[in-house]
Amino acid sequence: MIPFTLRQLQYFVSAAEHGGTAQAAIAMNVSQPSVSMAIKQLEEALGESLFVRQHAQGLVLTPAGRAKLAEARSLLSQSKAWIASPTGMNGRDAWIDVGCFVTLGPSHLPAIIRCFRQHNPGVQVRLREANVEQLHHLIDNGSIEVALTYDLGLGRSGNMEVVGYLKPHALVGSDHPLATRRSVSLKEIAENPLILIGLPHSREYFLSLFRSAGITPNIAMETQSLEMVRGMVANGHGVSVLVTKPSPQVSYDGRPLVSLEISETVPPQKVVVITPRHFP
DNA sequence: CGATTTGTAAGTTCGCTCCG
DNA sequence: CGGAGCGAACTTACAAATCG
Repeated sequence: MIPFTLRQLQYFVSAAEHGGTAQAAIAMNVSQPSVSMAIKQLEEALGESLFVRQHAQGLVLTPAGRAKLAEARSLLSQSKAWIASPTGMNGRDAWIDVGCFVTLGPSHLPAIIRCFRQHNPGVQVRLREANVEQLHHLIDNGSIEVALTYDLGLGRSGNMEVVGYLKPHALVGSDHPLATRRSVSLKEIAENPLILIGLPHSREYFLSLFRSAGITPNIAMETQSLEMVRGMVANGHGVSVLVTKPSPQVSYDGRPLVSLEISETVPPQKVVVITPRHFP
């Protein structure tokens, strides 16, 4: 801990300028013992005397006091400049910590950040990709200031604003028998091996779509990577159900994919922006 | 979650000493 | 004797911790 306060420095400078604690006290609008005590505590912190006490004749600076006076004035000047300096987004070293859901980020966040930078040039953006639960935790502990994610019913932290809705769709390879269809039912999807995105909570959301229709899907593979899901589907290992729809519809290895509407009415996925509860 | 307790910092009052 | 500084005791304000 720093063993002195800016208030003590102010009283010291005032006493030096007025030549005593009584006049300094009047100038600072406090009682004389307050100034006296502040100087005493400052001297204890420094381990040497700042003034020679001349009873009934005020205070005279010691050589050490004269040396410290200039530094004290400088510190007070810097502290005034510090409190008056701009904060946050106008600062030279300003940055913002942004979190995004791993599968949602790549298709939306780059454009959002481009727009943000046009309005806030010079502000650095630091990215944190995580699952929904981790994003809530990062908001709670102050590691990120904003998160773009899906609302998967974990809304216990921060302020949440719905910014859009995404409908789930079926994904098949271009040579799959269903690829020529415009829409497909959950029952027809369940007749094929399912490539499931296995991220926490997202996984439960996709399975709940089948469960609410009274269908048990045949899970062939589970992966936490969206591109792995797309690659497996494109290579005929099964079909998938996703919310995120990257453009173009081609897998990493160049094979085309086809998105199909789901014929049943299924609940859309809410896209939300979360900010800390006390965000200005 | 609001009320209460506790600890700390900063201040005041009062009485004292010192000195011109 | 009056002005100035010091120290002890006390008050006030506030924040953190604790409790029901």
